[in-house]
Amino acid sequence: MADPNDANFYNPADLESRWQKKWDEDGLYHSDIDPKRPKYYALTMLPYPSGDLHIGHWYAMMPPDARARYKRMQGFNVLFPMGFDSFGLPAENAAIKRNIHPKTWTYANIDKMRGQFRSMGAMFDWRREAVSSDPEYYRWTQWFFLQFFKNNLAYRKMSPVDWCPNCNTTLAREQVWGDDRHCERCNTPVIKKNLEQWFFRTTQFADELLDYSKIDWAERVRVLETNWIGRSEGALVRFKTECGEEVEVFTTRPDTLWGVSFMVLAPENPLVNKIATAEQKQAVTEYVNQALRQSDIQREATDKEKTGVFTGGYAINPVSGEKVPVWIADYVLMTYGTGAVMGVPAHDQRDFEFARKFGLNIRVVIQPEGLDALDGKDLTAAVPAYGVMVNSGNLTGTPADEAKKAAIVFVEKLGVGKASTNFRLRDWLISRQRYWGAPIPMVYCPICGTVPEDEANLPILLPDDVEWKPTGESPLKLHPTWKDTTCPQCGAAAVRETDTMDTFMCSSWYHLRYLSPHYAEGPFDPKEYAYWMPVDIYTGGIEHANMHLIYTRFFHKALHAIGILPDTEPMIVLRNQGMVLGEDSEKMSKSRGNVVAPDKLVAQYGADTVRAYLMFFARWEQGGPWSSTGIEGSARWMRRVWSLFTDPASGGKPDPEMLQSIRRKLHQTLAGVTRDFENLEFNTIISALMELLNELMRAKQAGVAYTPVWKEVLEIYALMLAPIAPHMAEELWQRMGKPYSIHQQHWPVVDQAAAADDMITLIVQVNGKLRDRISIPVGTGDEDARHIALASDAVQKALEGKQPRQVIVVPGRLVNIVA
RNA sequence: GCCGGAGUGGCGGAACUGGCAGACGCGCACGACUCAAAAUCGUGUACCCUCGGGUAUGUGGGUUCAAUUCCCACCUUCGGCACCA
Repeated sequence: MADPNDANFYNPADLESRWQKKWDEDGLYHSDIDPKRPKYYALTMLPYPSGDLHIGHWYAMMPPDARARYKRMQGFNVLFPMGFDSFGLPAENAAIKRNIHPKTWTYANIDKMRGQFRSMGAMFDWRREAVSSDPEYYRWTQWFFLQFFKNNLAYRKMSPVDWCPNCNTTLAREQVWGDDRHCERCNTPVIKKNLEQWFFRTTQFADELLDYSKIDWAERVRVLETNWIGRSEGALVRFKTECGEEVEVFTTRPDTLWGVSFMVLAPENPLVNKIATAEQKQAVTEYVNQALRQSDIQREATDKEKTGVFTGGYAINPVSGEKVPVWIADYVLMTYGTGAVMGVPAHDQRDFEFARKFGLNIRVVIQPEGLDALDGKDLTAAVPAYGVMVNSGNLTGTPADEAKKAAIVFVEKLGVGKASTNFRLRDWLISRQRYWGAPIPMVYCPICGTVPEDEANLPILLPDDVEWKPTGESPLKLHPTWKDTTCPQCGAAAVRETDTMDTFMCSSWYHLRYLSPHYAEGPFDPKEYAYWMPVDIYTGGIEHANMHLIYTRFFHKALHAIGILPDTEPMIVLRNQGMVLGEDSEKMSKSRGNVVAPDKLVAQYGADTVRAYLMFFARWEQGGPWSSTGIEGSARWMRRVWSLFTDPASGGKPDPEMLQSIRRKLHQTLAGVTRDFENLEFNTIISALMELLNELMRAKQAGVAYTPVWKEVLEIYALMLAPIAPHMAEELWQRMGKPYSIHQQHWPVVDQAAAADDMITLIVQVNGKLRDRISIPVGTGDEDARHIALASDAVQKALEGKQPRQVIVVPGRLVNIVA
C-alpha cells in the first residue's frame, strides 16, 4: 500500500509544488475590481523581512488564508494581499555586524521569504505586493508627513524624550515597555534626553480613538487601548500665588477643593523659579537638580517614600480664600495635566503620604455614607470614596451624586476654573536617529525657518553611501553632502532634516498601498479605494494594540479630517491570533532551543498538514503549545482523507436508513463548518471534518460507496477541504473528473431537510440526575414526552415509589422529574 | 494598587441560547495484520466503587427543577497599566 510509485500514494511534495506552479501560471488568485461581485478585503499584518518565516508567521497567515478562501468560495471578490514592512533597525544591525548594506540584506531576505510564502499555498495576489522601503512606496509616506505638517498635525518641539542607548535613537512613548521602561525592540532600559523632535498630534484624536461604536474590534484590544489612552474627566482650577503668578491644576475631584491644604509643582515646572522665595531658593535648586539626575525608574517607583521641598511661596485657594503652602515634589509629573496638583491629603493617598511626612494639615471635606464622622487627625489613610460634602462653605451638605458637578459650576461662576478632560495618551514622537527609514521631508532655511519640501521633489531618496555605525546622531547627518539643499521657498542654501521616520509611519497606511502599489498619481488609486475599502477583517498579533493599531486609526482619522480619506476607520473587524508556544509551553526562542521550523515541517508532512494542524491544535485567538506528536494526528487525517477518495471500497447492499443518516451527518457538518468559518473557530472545523470522516470510513465498508449519495458526499467533503488543504483538495477534485479549479467553485449549500434529525435523544432526569435516555421522534409533544419519561423503568426505580412533585419538560431535549 | 483574560482527564482542547460534561486529536493499553518491526486497522481509556451506583469543570457560597455556563467572595496564573492628580 505504501508504495511511492503508486499513483494512489499520497505524495504532498509532488502534488503541492505541481499545483502551486499551475495556480501561479493561471493567475488563479488575482483579485481585480469586479462591480458585479461583493468585495471582501481580508488583511493580515505584514511581516518584517527578517529573512526567515517562523511558525508564528504561519499561524498568523494560514488560518486567515483558509478563511479568505472560504469567503471567496462564498461568492465574494476577495482581496488578500501581502507585503513587507522593510524599513527598520534589524537591517542596520545586520549591516553593522556583517558589513552588508542594509538594502542588500533587506532585499535578499524579501526574496527568500517570497519563496517561503509560496510554499504555504496561500492565495496572496503578488501583483499587489507593497514593500515599504521602495522609493515608490516611501515617496507617499513622506507625502503623508507633509499633509500632516501643512494641517498642523505634525510639529517639532524640544522636550525630554525616551532614548534607547542600545538602538541609539529616540522612541515613541508606546515603544517603551514594562516597569523597567525598556525599549520594545531590544529590551534595554531607556534614558531621558532633551531633544528637538517631530511629533504627530495623536492626542487631538483621543476621544475619537476611544469610540469603537462603528467597528467590531476584539474586546481585549479595546480594553488595552482604552487603558492606554486613559481618559479622565475633571476640572482645571487656577490658584493665585503671593508672587502674582497663577498655578493651574487639573483635578478629577473638584468636590474636594475645600480640602486643599498645600499645592505641589513638578520639579521641572517653569513656575518653580518664580514662586520660590529667596530663603528657600538653595534648597529648591538642590532638590530640582537631584530630581533631574534620577532616572524615571527610580523616580516613578511607586513604593518610594515621598520627597519634596517647600518653595517658601503660598497660593490662595480660590474657593475658600485660604492661604496654602506651595511645595515641589517628584511625585508630580510635568508630562501629565499641568505639571501641578492641589494637595488634598484627606482624600488622596499620595497627598496623604506627603502631608504626613511633612506635617501638613489634613482636612476632611467629604463624608462617605455609612462611615463614622471622619476627622483628619485620626486618618491612617486617605478616604477616596465619594460622599456628602462637609466643611465646604456654601456647598456643605451637597450629596455625593451632585458634589463634583456642583463644585465645577461653582468654580466656573467664580471665573477660576472649568470642566476639563485629560488623557494619558501622548503625541506620537516619530523622529528616529537612524539610517534605514524614510527621510523626514523637511528643510531648515536660515531665512524662512522650517520649510516643507516641495511635493514635486518627493521622494527624498535615502543615500546609499553612508556610514551607518551608530553614533547617536542620524547617519544622514554625517553624510558629506546629502543634507545640503536649497530652500524650497526662497532658494537659499539650506539643510535637510536628517532624522528618519518611525517605521510605524510606513505600516500605518500599507493597506492603502496594496490597492495600487505602483500608482504614481497619489498614495492609492481612488477607484481601487472606492471598491475595496474599508478592510473587512484585519488579523494579527495583539502586541501591536498600543502601537500600530492606534497609529493606523489615527492616520485614518487625521486624513479624514484633512479631507484625504472618506472614512474615519480603516478596519471594520479586528481579530487577533494567540501565540504558538514551544513544546515546553514556553515562548519560542533560540536560546531555549524550542523553536519549530516550518520549512522542515513542510518538507516532512507537506503544507496542507501544517495548515490543518495550525488550525486544529488550539483555539486560534488563544494559541498554545506546539506538539510534534500532535501534528502526526493531522498527518494521519490527511492520509485517511486521501484513502477515502482513492482506495477501493467494498461492495454490499446499501441500507436506505444508513444513506439517510450519512446525508444527515454530511449536511449537519457542513452547517457547522460554515458557522465556524464565519466565527474563526478553526479548531472545531477540523474536528467536525475528522468526525465526519470517521463515519464515512465506516459507511464506505458498508456498501454506500456505489450510490449517488456517495458522489454527493465526496464532492461536498472536497469542497469543505479546499480552504484548509488547498493542494490535496485540488488534486482529489481533478481525480474525480471535476472541472478545474476547485478554488473557483461555490461553497456548498446546506440541505436543511437532509440535515434535520427525525429522532432525538430525550434526556430523562430525576432530581436533576441523568436516569435514562429515550429515543423519540422529533416533534413529540410535551405531554407525550412527559408520559414516555414517567413510563421509563429507570425512572420508576429512581423514584422509589415517591410521587413526582413537578415535571419540567424542555421541548425536544429533556424531561426533569422532581420528587 | 487599577484594568482585563484564563483555570475542564495523563496532554492539547470540545460543549451553539442555563439542559447528556470530556466531542475531536495526542498519548497509553490490548487485539488484528507481520517472521519481526514500522505503517495501517479495530477495541478500550475522568476518578471512586460493595457493579446498585457515587463523585467530578481552581476553592467556598448563592440563584435555579437544572450551572463549565449566571451572581458574590477568594485562590492561582497570564497580559496590560501604574505616584496619570
